[in-house]
Amino acid sequence: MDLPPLSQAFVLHFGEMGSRWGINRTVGQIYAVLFISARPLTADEITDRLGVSRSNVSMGLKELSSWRLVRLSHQPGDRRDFYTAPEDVWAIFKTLAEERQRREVDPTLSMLRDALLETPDSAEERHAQARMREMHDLIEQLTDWFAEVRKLSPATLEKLMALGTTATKLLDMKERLLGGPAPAASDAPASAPETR
Amino acid sequence: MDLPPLSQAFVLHFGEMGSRWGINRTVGQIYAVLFISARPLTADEITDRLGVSRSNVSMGLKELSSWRLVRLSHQPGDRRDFYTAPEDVWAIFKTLAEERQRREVDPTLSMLRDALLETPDSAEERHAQARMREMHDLIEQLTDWFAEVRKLSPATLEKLMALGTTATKLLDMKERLLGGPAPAASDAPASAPETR
DNA sequence: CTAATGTTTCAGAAATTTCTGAAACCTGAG
DNA sequence: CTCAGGTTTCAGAAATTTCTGAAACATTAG
Repeated sequence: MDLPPLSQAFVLHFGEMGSRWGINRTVGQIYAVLFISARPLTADEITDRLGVSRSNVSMGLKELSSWRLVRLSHQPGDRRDFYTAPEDVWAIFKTLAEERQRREVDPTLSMLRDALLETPDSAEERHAQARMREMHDLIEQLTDWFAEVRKLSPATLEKLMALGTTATKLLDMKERLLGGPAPAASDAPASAPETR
Repeated sequence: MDLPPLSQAFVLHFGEMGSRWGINRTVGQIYAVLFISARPLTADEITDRLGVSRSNVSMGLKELSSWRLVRLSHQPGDRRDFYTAPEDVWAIFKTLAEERQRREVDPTLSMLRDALLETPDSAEERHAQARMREMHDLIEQLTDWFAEVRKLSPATLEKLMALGTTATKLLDMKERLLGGPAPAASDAPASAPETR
């Protein structure tokens, strides 16, 4: 691996993390190299920096493209492909979440729905089905919520998150304003609100 | 594998998903079996249902314990250990997120902080460091936010999520009420969504 | 203490995943 | 058409991860 020390630590860590999240080490490293690079890189440059085989890099880039995590660009008078990681870290995070949703969460929801349509043929199976329903409902709720959140701009999102626990206060506020039911039992640590 | 069809589909799917998220297949399956079981199970019962070796189950249960995803219980006059998956799916989700935070996110943050303390010795390295700062800040923000959210009860959480995009409206409301700056550029749907 | 019952550990076997080099493939310039 | 420069594919090698059976290790009832 041929990288300055600071970068090297980052790249190695990322490879490690990747493999813990079901992404292969090299793919993680390729992404890390692109992420910290000041300019688009060719596959060969990545190969040199990481010290792995050219074909491995080619596969990795293909994988990353399928995740929409790298962009392809060209330079005038150069036939080679140049790769970049998107600038905006929020966008990267969102893309990742979207792809995982599509590839893993959606199929899971679909499997659960199928299971819920079956008629259980024993007490055991009936209970199993009830549990699956709980899981289905939770996942669906998270999914819907996340779909909403995705529509917000990074800026708005940051503000919302900055609200932190204040959110609970807003919830109360809304309920009062809209004449909803009595405020829920407070479970945010009773403390000063707007200090942030 | 010796399971009724409905359960079997669930268990297999879970094993599969587990392996995509860096959790080994058997561990995923063990968890699935416990999750849908109507009562606590012994390691031997799990072994029978999954048709894997006893020692494999033992390892898997140990792994799950270290993730705080299973509870141990006993029955009067029985020396064997009985295992259960917690009831509350929200609690399960939270535990999972907490453990992943502790095992993967915290170390990443720490690595990034270290890198940010170094003095870059080239333009390249300086840029790399700037990118690392961006990533650090995003992760930290998400982390803080999540820490806040964790403090809320499932009930409150559900209400908050149910608000969905309404949250943006609340944000505007808050800004008006507190005399904050002019509302941010609206990015809630109604108009052109994402570039896809 | 000993036997009975149960759990954990661990070294090697088996399976899976990742990586490589060589060959096939593509594309545009001459 | 042919060549140069580049990319992708793929079968097998290498590495890693998972799984197993046997042995070691607990714990407690008698």
